[in-house]
Amino acid sequence: MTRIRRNISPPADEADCKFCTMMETSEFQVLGEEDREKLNQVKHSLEFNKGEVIFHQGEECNGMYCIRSGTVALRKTDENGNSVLVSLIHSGQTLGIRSYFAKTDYQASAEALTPVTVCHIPPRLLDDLISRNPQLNLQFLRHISLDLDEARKTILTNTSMPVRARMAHLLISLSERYRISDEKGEEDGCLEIVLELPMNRHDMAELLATRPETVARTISALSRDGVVRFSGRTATIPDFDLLCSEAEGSP
Amino acid sequence: MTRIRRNISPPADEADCKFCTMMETSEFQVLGEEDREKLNQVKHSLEFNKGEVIFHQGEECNGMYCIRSGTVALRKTDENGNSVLVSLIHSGQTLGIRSYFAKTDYQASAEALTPVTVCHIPPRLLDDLISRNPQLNLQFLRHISLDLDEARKTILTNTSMPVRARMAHLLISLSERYRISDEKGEEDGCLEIVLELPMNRHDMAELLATRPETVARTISALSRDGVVRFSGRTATIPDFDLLCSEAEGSP
DNA sequence: AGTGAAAATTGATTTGCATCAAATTGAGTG
DNA sequence: CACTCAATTTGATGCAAATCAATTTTCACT
Repeated sequence: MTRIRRNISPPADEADCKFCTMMETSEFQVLGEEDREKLNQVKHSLEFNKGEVIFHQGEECNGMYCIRSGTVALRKTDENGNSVLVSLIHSGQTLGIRSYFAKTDYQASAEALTPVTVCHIPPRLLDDLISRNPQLNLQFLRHISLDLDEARKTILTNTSMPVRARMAHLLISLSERYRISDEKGEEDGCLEIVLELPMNRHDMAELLATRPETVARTISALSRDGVVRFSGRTATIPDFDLLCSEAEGSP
Repeated sequence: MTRIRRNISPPADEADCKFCTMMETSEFQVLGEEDREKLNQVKHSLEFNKGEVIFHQGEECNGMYCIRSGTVALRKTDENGNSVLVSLIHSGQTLGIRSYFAKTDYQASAEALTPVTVCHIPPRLLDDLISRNPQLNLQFLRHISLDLDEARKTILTNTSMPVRARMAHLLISLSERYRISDEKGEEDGCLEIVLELPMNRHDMAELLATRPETVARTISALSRDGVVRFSGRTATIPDFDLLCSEAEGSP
């Protein structure tokens, strides 16, 4: 195991790629025995507390990060200080791909929304792995292509749907991953879904391309209409179909 | 030469990759002699009139298109009929990359804004070229990464800058490629720049994520303030620096 | 040149959201 | 437990842009 740059390293066996469940979901699933071992040797394991920044917009790209656990927000800021959350990135996903392949500085900051464990993969190692595994490139191409589609969808929905519908859309997209209610009873479609949102109102605003006040008002309106009940970061969806109909926008 | 699917094929030598200037600017610049010849054999050359659609959103991806001449708009539409222009694509650039690598249907329509000549490259050939040229993948990765960055920039500017600043930004970005005034006299910074815009007001609205009426009003305002004079699709920029300061948004 | 239809502009009005400001809740700390 | 500061909510108001509506301009085609 290499030395870590900051914070506490997890126990050696947890940081071993051989036992890492992410190895089967990330782009690196296509690597063979030998390259997995190489990855395991060279990578660094890092931990970040909630609110800490994994990399800053404007910094030179220094490789990729594979998220072992936690949720990361990609935040893009302009010269005037305006910012938006362009993407949420979850465990098993990879961070910093775009900058690595575009050969540009990071064009957004990556901030831990929850405690996060990542493996850092330096550019030299990536060059090496890629040169020997054409499959790996196809994985990355697919990943970035899907990201691009998501970004373009966001452009469209931000301009064509009101905040309320975008909020509904967001809740739907978070509903599997951040669900805290048990899943049994789902089949009868009646049990309410309870979510623990991974972010505060300010970040929700940046994700919906609006302001915290508008987020609060939208939450009030959805509560009043019985679509979603909020209590802090806990959201309760009594009728998922109703929420889905909200996401359609104006009929 | 293979048979074309529609419209008139250009003379054989124009459609020959050996004489195609795009061969040096597109992703395919990394191909060797042999693969260039293969590309030349298999590709189809197609022409489209202004307004014709090269591929439709929702159709199955059938390869890529390399634009030999003309300008193409990528238009994304939702279920309610709202649409935005997510990107302009110019000669020498490639179209349909995202869908090919994501292995999804086209998520936007490609429409010729001007008369367009493209070469169609079927998926089978791409698979083949890619498998033999790892360099090609890196080219595509770079291209998509830059597209992704552009899309995310658009998300930010659409929400943080007013229409007037976004319009200024658009004019700046079109100012080299669609300039019709001669370039001499540029060094003294005084000669006015004249552009021939490649689209109508409706498409400008879709590109700026606003409405045609707002585009017209913004144009009036910019004319009134002496920043840009418009006459149909011809835009005259008397002071480029002034236009740039408009693109900053609110001081 | 004349005609009709589409595109562009202008005007009047509405509205969703931002902004500014104040009150309330909530979480962390001595 | 009270205290403090930040996060959230609520309230009041303003504004940029959407919408609805009416001309005017442009341009394709006889």
